[in-house]
Amino acid sequence: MKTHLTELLKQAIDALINDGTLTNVGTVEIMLERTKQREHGDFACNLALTLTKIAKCKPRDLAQKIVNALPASDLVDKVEIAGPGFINFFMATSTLHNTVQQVLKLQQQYGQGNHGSGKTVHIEFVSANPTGPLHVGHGRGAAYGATLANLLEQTGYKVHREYYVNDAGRQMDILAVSVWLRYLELCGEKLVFPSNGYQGAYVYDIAATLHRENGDHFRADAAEVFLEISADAGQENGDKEAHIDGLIYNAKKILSDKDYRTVHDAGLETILQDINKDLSQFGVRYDTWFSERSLIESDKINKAIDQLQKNGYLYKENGALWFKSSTFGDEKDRVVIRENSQATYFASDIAYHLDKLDRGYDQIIDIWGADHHGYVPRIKAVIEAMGQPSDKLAVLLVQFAILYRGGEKVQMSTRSGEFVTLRELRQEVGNDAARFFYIMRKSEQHMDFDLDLAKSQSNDNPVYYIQYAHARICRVFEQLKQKGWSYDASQPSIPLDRLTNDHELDLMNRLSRFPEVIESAAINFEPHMLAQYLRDLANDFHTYYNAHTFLVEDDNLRNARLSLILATRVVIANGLRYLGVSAPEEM
RNA sequence: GCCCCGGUAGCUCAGUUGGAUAGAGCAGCCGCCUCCUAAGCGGCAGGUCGGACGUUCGAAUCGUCUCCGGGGCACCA
Repeated sequence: MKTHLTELLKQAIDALINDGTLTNVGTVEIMLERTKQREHGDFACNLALTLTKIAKCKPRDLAQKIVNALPASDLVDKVEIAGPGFINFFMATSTLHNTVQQVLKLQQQYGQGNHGSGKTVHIEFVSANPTGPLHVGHGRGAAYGATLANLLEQTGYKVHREYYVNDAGRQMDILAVSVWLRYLELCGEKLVFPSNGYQGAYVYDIAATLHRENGDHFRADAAEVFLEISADAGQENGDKEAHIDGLIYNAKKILSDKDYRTVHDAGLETILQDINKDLSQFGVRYDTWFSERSLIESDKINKAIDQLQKNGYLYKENGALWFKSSTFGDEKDRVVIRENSQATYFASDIAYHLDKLDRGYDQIIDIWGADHHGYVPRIKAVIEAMGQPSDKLAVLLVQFAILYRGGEKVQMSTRSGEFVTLRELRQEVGNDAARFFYIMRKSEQHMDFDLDLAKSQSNDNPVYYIQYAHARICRVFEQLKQKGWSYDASQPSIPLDRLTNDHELDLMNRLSRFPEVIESAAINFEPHMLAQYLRDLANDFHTYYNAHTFLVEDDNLRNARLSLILATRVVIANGLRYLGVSAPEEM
């Protein structure tokens, strides 16, 4: 529809250029927008206003000239000039009937577009360290990433969903030691658990499994484990970081490489499986789980560093190897290899992003928590240093969600292990409400997550409001059967021109916007627009439902109305599916 | 100190990338079930778009300054 009008306008402009009315206009970008008010028609164009300077002509006069040059079209009912010089298009009602037919014909495919034209997108999201269960902060990134991926797919992109697993590095070592120490306790060793270890109950479970399957095989003397280790926090001259590092060092010394790896991987694999299960129950699935350790084992970190070296962006200083990220706008250069010859976490990220580039995607999307925003310039710098345009990578930041229960903020702190897990949230409010609430707000917006509202089965709750519209439509078709009538959507003889009242026009109009909303939400990375749209659509439907009876005696009118609400049902179901929310047939 | 995000109705938030009279939902007030689910619908009221200046036909939207809230500024991960 939009493209059709754009084409008409383009022809009109060309005609005006040819007859000399317009000169020196260069390339004209035609912008069309949906109107807010019915008196302004369906689409409005501000072309005459933007061209007024170049044309040296009053906007309204110019608008008139454009309108005069406009080719005729069956789809356009009338064109008006309004306000300062807007050109308003009133579409023929037949275009709305067309929409209903399109929806019923395309079904699940209605809403799909081809903006992406097969371009490939890599989208990485959540990627939480596998050191414990996901918490509610990860949930927002999960819902956002999964929904965005769905939307991009509908818009014609080939999407690859990936979880980056930080299965190497110090945090994992801390987990391994935590598991081992709990295991030693089970063997009967007496020890004081380090304050910086992972305190959560899940660590006991992993240790217990390890003990059940291996007996005392990994047992060591507690005194030996804590030999020559600096004091923990809380003690005199205590330092929790040095304390835990000493424990890691001793663990690696006491256990063979193979045994250490077994303990390490017991923790890793158990938690990763748990995360995987949690996410998949949340309706979030991945194409690949990319291991950081695989980067090390395949020597890709060194290769990536060599690449930067070759491109001339590395230098040595104070014994460390630095990346010149400041030449690409970062506020300072960053260390890649530390003085102690260990690679930094950043080195892994360089290798990981080079790997993404090498895999040849047209677009790379990283979704991070907003607390990592300071990290963006250096990763963008990596992309540029590898010779690619920095906008090939889009880093999308998701702000935290603050939970409220009974009007009170729910306090959380990671340190004490007192955080609400995603699983607990899902159990409390349900998957549907959780998915919807997470993406209801713009992702960069700080969000208040009202647990009581998400749980409430009332008209206050937007999820139920939308689902209820879907269920109501399903019930109408049940009623239809009970009344002994039937309806066949494939009947070509259904006279949609019987749909004439304002509620019907509004609803059809709303349905016709769906593909635009999907595309816009996808390419702007703003899935909340879809949530907003579905609420509006549900509202249009509920209003219609209250104002008119669908199951009327008049066969033609009844069938026309049933076609319309069936189309509405399809669109609601499609929208909810992209959001990962179910569309119940009854409630 | 520097950087990022936000500030819109009492509350939670939209605002189609600079357009026409700034919109929803809650909360408040008034109405609507003999009728396809009232988990619904209609109406009323509610605003100095944090503030100031600027850019132009036109600003909640863009720029500069400023105030308030949140976050970030490692040879940590």
